[in-house]
Amino acid sequence: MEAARRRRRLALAIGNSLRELNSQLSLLNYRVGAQLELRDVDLDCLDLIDRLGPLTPSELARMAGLHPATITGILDRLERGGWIARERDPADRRAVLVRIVRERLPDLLRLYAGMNRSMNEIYAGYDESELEVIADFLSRSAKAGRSATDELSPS
Amino acid sequence: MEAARRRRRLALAIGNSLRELNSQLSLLNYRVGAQLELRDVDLDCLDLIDRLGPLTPSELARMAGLHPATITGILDRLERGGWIARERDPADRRAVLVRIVRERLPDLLRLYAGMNRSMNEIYAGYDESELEVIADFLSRSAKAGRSATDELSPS
DNA sequence: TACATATGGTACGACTTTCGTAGTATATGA
DNA sequence: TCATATACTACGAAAGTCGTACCATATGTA
Repeated sequence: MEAARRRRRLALAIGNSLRELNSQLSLLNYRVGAQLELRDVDLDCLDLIDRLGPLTPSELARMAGLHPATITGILDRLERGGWIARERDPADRRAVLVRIVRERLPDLLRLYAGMNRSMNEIYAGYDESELEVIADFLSRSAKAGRSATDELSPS
Repeated sequence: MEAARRRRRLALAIGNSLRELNSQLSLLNYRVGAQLELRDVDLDCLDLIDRLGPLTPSELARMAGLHPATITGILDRLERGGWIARERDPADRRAVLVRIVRERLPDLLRLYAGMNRSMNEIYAGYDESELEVIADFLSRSAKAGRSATDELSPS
C-alpha cells in the first residue's frame, strides 16, 4: 500500500524532528544558563517552579527526579541570583515554599526573545485549524512523555 | 477581532506544550541515562554521534557546546559502556573518529520503547495531510531552535 | 629538506556539583 | 507526654567539568 508507506515516512520524519528539536532546546537552555551563571538543571527547576506555582523542595525533587539534597544546592544558586525566594509554609513550619520572583523574569525571557520571535513567525504560516492540530499533537506528546518517564522510574 | 484572539490562545497553548514536552523529554533522557549509568549529557552526545555519523571529538565539542576536555570524559564513559568506539583517522593521524557501536543500540532503544509505542498511537490518530503539517512544524521549530542557539553563542 | 607554527586529543589539577548520611526543627499519633 | 515520621539542610566523599599544559602530527615557509 502506497499510503501506508507515506505515513511511515512521515512518522519517521516527525520522530527525527522531535529528536532534533529536543536536542536543540536542550542546547539553547544550556547556553541561556551559561549567560546567567546557572546550570541547565537550575533552569529546568526554575521552569517547574514557574509552571507549578509555589511548591516545596520535596515536591520539586519528585518532579525533577533529583535527590532532595541536590535541590538544596540548586535552590541556593537560584536564590543567590534572585530568581526565587524561599518562604516558610505557614501551614507546616517544617516546610519551605519556593516561589518564583516575577520581577526577575524579564531578564530570563530576554534571552529567549530570538526563539520566541521565530516561533511567532512560524505560527503565522498556519491557519487556525492547522494550529489546532499542532497544539493537540504537542499536548498528547507531552502526556506520552510523562507516562514513558513514569514507567521508567522505580517510584 | 475574535479570530485573532483564538489564534493567540492557540499559540500560547502550543508554546506551553512545547515547554512541557521539552521538560518531559529531558526528564526521560535523564531516567534512561540513570538506567545505563550514563549522564544525560552522555546521551546527548551519543545522539549527536548517531545522527551526524562518525566525527571527531572537536566537532562533537562544537556541536554540543562543551569544552574539549569535557568531551574526553564523556567519551571515556561511553567507550567504557561499549556505546562508541574511538578510531584513528587515517587521513589525519592526530585526529580521532568517534563512531557509534550499532550492535549496542537495541539496548538503548529498548528503554525508549514505551515512548515510541505511545507516539505511534498518536500518529495513528491523524490523516496524512495532518501529519504533514506536524512534520513541517517540527522541522521549522528545530531550525528556529538552532538559530536561536547560534545567536546566543559567542562563537 | 628543515624549521616554526598550528591543530587535535588527552592528562592533570583546581574547582564545582551531586548525593548519601546525619542532624535539627516541627508535625502526628498513641 | 513521648515516640515516630517528615521537611529541609549541613557536611563530607565521590564524581564531573574545564583551564592549562603537553605530546603527536600537520601545515606553511624558507
